[in-house]
Amino acid sequence: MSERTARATKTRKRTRIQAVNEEKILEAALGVFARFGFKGAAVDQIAAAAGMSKPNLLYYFRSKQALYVAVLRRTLEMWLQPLEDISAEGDPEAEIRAYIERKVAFSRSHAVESRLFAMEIIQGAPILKEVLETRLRDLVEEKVLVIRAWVETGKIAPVDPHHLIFTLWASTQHYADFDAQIRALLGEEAEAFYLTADRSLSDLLLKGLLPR
Amino acid sequence: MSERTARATKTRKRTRIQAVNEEKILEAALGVFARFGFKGAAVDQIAAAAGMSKPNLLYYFRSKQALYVAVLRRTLEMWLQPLEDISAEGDPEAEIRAYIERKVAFSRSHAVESRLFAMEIIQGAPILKEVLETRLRDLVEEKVLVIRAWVETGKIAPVDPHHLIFTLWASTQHYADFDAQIRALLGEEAEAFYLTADRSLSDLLLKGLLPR
DNA sequence: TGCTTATTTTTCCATTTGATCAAAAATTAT
DNA sequence: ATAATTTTTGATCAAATGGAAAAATAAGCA
Repeated sequence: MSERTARATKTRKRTRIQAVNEEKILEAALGVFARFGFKGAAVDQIAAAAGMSKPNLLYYFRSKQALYVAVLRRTLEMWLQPLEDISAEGDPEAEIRAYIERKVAFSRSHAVESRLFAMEIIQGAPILKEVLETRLRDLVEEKVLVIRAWVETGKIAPVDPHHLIFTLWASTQHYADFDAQIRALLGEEAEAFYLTADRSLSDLLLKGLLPR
Repeated sequence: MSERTARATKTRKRTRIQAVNEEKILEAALGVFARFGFKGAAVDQIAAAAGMSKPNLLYYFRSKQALYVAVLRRTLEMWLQPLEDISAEGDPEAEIRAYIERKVAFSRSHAVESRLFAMEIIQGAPILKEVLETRLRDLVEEKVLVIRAWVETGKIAPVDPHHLIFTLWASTQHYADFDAQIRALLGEEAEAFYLTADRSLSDLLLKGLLPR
């Protein structure tokens, strides 16, 4: 986050133009990488989407890979946020409902980021692997303890915490990653459908399918 | 499925060599497309993985796109199977447990196919869109009716059928698509974890998180 | 066996790709 | 305004890419 990505490494201050252009590039790169993956994305294409020439883009980011890493790093931060916000103190039902709401909202407002993240993982997480094994791992272990405590105090049914976390990730993320499929199936109704997603999902996961 | 993909379109019989080579190519292409997406995959790379030269591969499949379509078509068939097998007559709990079991098993035994499918959808389903809008749509509507009937007869809790189907897809598919993430988090324990996945997931979705 | 068809390899080509560089243009500082 | 610096561009390159043509080889069958 701190090291200069542009060639202007030696100089101290970040120009306003730098900030604006880097932002435009990152935004454009996000879309292109999410749609075509790392190998499939062309620097030229990203530059065009950012409204500048290819050499100019490479003036701000040394290489295609450097750009990809920068985009991913940002995305990961956003992706982690909802999980970090789960609190051990709160009421389990409320915490889980709130988590699902945050995650579904994220899938809607940052669908492209979500898809980029998914794409990176599907490809074997070549870049993110290290962060997943350290930072995410620690975070998950922390929340596993929270869930385990909920189980042991009888506040929620006896579930494997890892399975629960993965199911939460999967079901919320799905709305972003498989958007094309959902739209193909629902057509016009897709929008209305999304509005009820978090509520439906919360109810399903909390109350289960079997009648009570 | 019926039209010859190789140049030998006019002739009738399929040579033994043809069958063997097409199979090798499709298998190799599956892996490469799943890892790099359509644009990111190189024909040369696929040919090498299939143990033959690029021109020879292009002798069997006219173009990169024709190959991609052939691989996807196959994959879709496999992907659809578990859903087709859901029966309206059976006991809902048993049907859903069986479905989850089939889908998780598929995610394990055909993880690469699952990832290819996910990759295609994330990219906006350029090739599959049409099939999704027709064949898959019909199939889903059919199963929606089944689920709705279960709800109306009080056999399962009142859930939105579409949400249920998507949640089932998401949570089962996750084990294939996000395998890299699961392994990064669980390390050695991943294998053991997978063995309990279908059971854990079934219990969670059927019984819910709240204690009964 | 010879003849036909199927398969494979060699060679080639036009584009596209990621990347570099010097010079020009624009901006900022003095 | 002038000088220093930052930003942008146009030209260019080597490598990789999808694909075509042609030539050589191997099967299959009468």
